[in-house]
Amino acid sequence: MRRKTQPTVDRGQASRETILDGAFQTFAKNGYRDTAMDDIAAAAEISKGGIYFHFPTKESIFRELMRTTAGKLMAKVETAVAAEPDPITRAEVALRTVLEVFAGHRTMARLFFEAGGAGRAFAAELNAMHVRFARLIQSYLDEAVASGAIPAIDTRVTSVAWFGALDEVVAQWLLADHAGPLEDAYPTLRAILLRSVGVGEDRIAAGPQGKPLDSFPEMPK
Amino acid sequence: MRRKTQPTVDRGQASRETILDGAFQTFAKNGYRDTAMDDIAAAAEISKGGIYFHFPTKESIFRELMRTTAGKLMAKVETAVAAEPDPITRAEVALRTVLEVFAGHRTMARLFFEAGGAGRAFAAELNAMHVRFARLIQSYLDEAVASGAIPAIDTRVTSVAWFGALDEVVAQWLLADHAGPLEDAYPTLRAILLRSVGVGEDRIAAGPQGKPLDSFPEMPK
DNA sequence: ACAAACCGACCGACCAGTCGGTATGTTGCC
DNA sequence: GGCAACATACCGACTGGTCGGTCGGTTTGT
Repeated sequence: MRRKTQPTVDRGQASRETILDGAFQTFAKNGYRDTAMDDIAAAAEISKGGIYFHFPTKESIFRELMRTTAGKLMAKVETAVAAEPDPITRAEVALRTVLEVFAGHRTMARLFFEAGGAGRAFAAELNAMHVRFARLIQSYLDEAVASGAIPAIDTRVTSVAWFGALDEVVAQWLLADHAGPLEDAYPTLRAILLRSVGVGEDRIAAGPQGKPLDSFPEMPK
Repeated sequence: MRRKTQPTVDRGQASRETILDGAFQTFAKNGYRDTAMDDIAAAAEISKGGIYFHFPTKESIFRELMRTTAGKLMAKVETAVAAEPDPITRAEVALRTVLEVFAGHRTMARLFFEAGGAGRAFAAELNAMHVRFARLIQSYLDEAVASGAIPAIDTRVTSVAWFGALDEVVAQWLLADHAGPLEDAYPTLRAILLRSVGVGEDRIAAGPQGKPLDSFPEMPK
């Protein structure tokens, strides 16, 4: 019977999340530097002091946001990919998943791209995320090479280039307000990326593999 | 005999350039937000007031720097490319030129990549540069398609992807301090980019075309 | 004498983070 | 049940520092 902790079932934890939510919105909308703690406080409907009860610094909030958000995305990709045995299909699915998640969550995409505006300290942080994704891509490419599905290439540089291509396409889409659906870019992007690693034209012409992918679910909890 | 202007042969113009130089160094080293006007003043060995005699705002300095620097780069690329008749070779040369210029001018590269850290107002500016380069690439691709050298593809998306790939490779190189020469990435990058638009394996295996390119000249005046 | 160029102390806005406080539980004890 | 004692959660005025930009002035060149 003696439960010392968890009195009101984490009232604190709840508002911690509220703060994170507010910060997410505000950072995504205005970028790191142009977001004042007071803005976050307003968005989260709490006082500045309240925020500092839960987080030591502005930076810590941002970092946590980046970390968890990137984690969710990676998890989503890995889940989607897990079902596919064929390495090339895996790469395709990974690509499409990222595209779709960004397309459905402009806000999230913005958070990642505004992150550059966070100054010196975050360049490394942001970069770490890029590297993380690039490595994920690299792992699929390495599999493909190992299985003989594609010829041996420098997967290190190639994965970086793939990521860059994807990243830039998303960035352009974000900046363009007219903006048709991001998915429109998928067929082209898929084709050139696959071609770039030596996948045969017949396979490319066959169209995307993998199950049709639920058209647009929320982010996983 | 009557020369009204140019008394001391543009003393003003000279220090204007000195300021630009100092600003360039400082911005490149610390990014926009982390550069104070006093820093620029110190770097240019002039007073803050002196700067404000030549420029209305901090932003204006940065903008001018971006514009002229991008212009120089573009000009360099176009010069290098002008001599080549074959559209694919042109694309190759353009790619190599950019890589080489960045490799030889880390500072300049930093300026472009730190630009993101300049906040909302510059996102558009920076993006405009990206678009400018992407269009340059697109023009080469369009030529190649028109000449039948490569199959018809969506050159819009492709050029964006190419630029993104290039951009990311440079960015990774910038962030990595170990850093072997950037040019090491060229063969791989060249191969995957050419492959991505359907250039034949034989042509790719034949190695880079175009004259050997002066190994490393200064930026044009 | 006049203007262009330059100086640097100063102003005002902004903002991350602090701190003394209040309110709302929660627990142990009679 | 009631009541001190303590902890958690939250508040918002305030501080300390930074930094873009200003302004009254001095120097330099013609």
